Formats: sequence, structure tokens, C-alpha cells
Amino acid sequence: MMTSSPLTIGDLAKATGTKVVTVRYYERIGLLPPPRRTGGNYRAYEPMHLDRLRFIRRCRDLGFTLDQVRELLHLSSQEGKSCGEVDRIAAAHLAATEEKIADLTRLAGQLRRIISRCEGGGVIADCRIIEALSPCAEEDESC
Amino acid sequence: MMTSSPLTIGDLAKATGTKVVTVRYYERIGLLPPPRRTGGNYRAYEPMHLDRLRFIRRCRDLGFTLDQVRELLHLSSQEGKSCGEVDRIAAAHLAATEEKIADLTRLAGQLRRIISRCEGGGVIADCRIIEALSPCAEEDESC
DNA sequence: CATGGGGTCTATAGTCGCTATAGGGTCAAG
DNA sequence: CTTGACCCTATAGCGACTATAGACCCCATG
Repeated sequence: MMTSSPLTIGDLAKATGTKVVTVRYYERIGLLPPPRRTGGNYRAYEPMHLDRLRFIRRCRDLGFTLDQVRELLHLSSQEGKSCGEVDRIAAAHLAATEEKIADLTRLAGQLRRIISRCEGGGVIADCRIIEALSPCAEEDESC
Repeated sequence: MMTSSPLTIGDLAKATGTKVVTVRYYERIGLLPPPRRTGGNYRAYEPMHLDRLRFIRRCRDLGFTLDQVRELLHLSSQEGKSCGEVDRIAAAHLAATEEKIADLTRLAGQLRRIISRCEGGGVIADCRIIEALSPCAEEDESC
């Protein structure tokens, strides 16, 4: 059984689909522990870093904020603790995501309605889209 | 028929549901033309500013970026021009919005699936959420 | 006329999650 | 020994605001 040699930042980045600058950024904000350095001052990552970065990326792909990731990382190391907090974070994020979907759906509906009124061949002065974007004040008698 | 007196920035903000700082920000980035100033150096807005800011807010509420708003504002003043460009911007934004909805929907589905596997009463070491967030590498024999 | 409170002014820095740039150092292949 | 790919730090920029500090103005009340 061979022991794997440490990874350069480029290896780590490629293995996780992260950009090199982003890896350094995660280190700077304390998400990824600083690895030891080689003689030439290169970062030398261990498999543990790979695991951790993969965890971070997976969370980010799921839309968690970096603060939530930080909390999840912290919790994931407390093996004996109840997992209620984890559940709470995930549920909150799901709720937020569902709300965002609802908002965007409502919005898309409005956009479709606005766009459908436009004949497309007209000029700006008659454009239904511009008109729809120009809400009239109640006290404005010209509307 | 009475002529309306100029508005303070606070009046304008309240009338459009914008924050005062945001109004100043729109001026700084060239979206809202600088109004004349009073003796005390206060901004004094005309009805035209009200119209323009309402247009901006409506666009923002519909999710257009400030750059798109800038372009729409520019186009809306070209009364004789064809409205094809307006249509293009709106359609592009609708497409982007629909894509975002699709992304978030996929994401919410994954989150629901992950969360549903968690019994809630367990400890972190057995937490299905943490587990689901910890993707295993193919070359990692422990998975 | 003084005072107090609320609104306004500018300028600057912070937010989030990166991304880009400048100006260098290191390393391995040819 | 040179070339080119990689790595290093530090700093600034993105979008769309938001927050803060410190000063100024205006109006109503005493």
C-alpha cells in the first residue's frame, strides 16, 4: 500500500474543479487549513485537504453560503453531537431556495406577459415593453 | 392647476420605495441625472426624476441588471427607433431567469432528497446530511 | 434667539464569493 | 542554460448596494 505524495495547489484545484485562486481564497478566509510548505514555499496538500475541499465544493454546488459551509464543517467534526443543527441549516437553505424559485417564477411570468404584448416590428414610441416598464404614478394625470 | 415643488432626496426615495443612499448611488453611476441643488446644497428633484427612478425600480424589481436598465433607459428615449433591441434585452433576461429557475429547482430537489434521509434524532457521526455532503473520491477505498 | 432633532451632505469602507492583475520566484524538460 | 508552466504575495475589481463617520442644514419649539 503506497502513501500518496502531497499535492500542489494546481493538483488540488484540478481534483476538485476549483480554481487555484479560489483555493488560496478559501485558505485566507479560514475555510481550508493552511498546508505545510515545500522548500520553494509551495503549498503541499495532504489527502485531508482534498476531502475538506471536496466537502466545501459540494456544499457550494448545493448553494450553501460560505458561512453555512463553515458551520457545517465545524459540525461535521463533532461526531458525538446531535445532528439537529445540521438539519436546521439544510432545511433553512432549502426553504430559502424554494422562496427564490417562487420569486423568480412570479418574475418570469411578468416578463412573459410584458414581452408577449410587443409586436416586435414597431418603434420605441409604441413599444409595449417600454410602456410596461414605465409605471404611472396615481397622481399623474397623463396616465 | 398647481405646479409641484421640487422633491428632496428623502421624498423621492419614499415615493419610489428606494433608500436614500441608493438614490445617491444611482446618481454616482450615472443612472439618474444629477438634479439642481438648493442654497443649502440639497438635491432638488423634478417630476422627471421621479419618472426615471420609477422606471429604474420597476426594471430592478423585474430583475434586470443595472447595465440592462441603463440600456433600456437609453432606448426608451429614442422614440423613433425600432423596438427590436428592447425585445432582445427582455427576452434575454427572461431566458436567464428561466434558466436560473431550472437550476434552483434541480438544487432544491437534491436538498430535499438529502434532508429526507436524515432521521433528525441521531448524532453527527451517523448524519445522512453530512454524509451526503462528503462526496467520496473514486480512488478512496474507504467508500 | 438658542436648542434639539431630523434630514441632508461628502467620502470611505464593507458586504459576498470570487476574479484579475502585477511583479516576482521555482521547477523540470530539452 | 533557457524556456515555459507552474507557483508566490499583494492589491484591486466586480455588482448592487449598505454602513459608517463627521459635518452641515432646516424647522419647530421654548
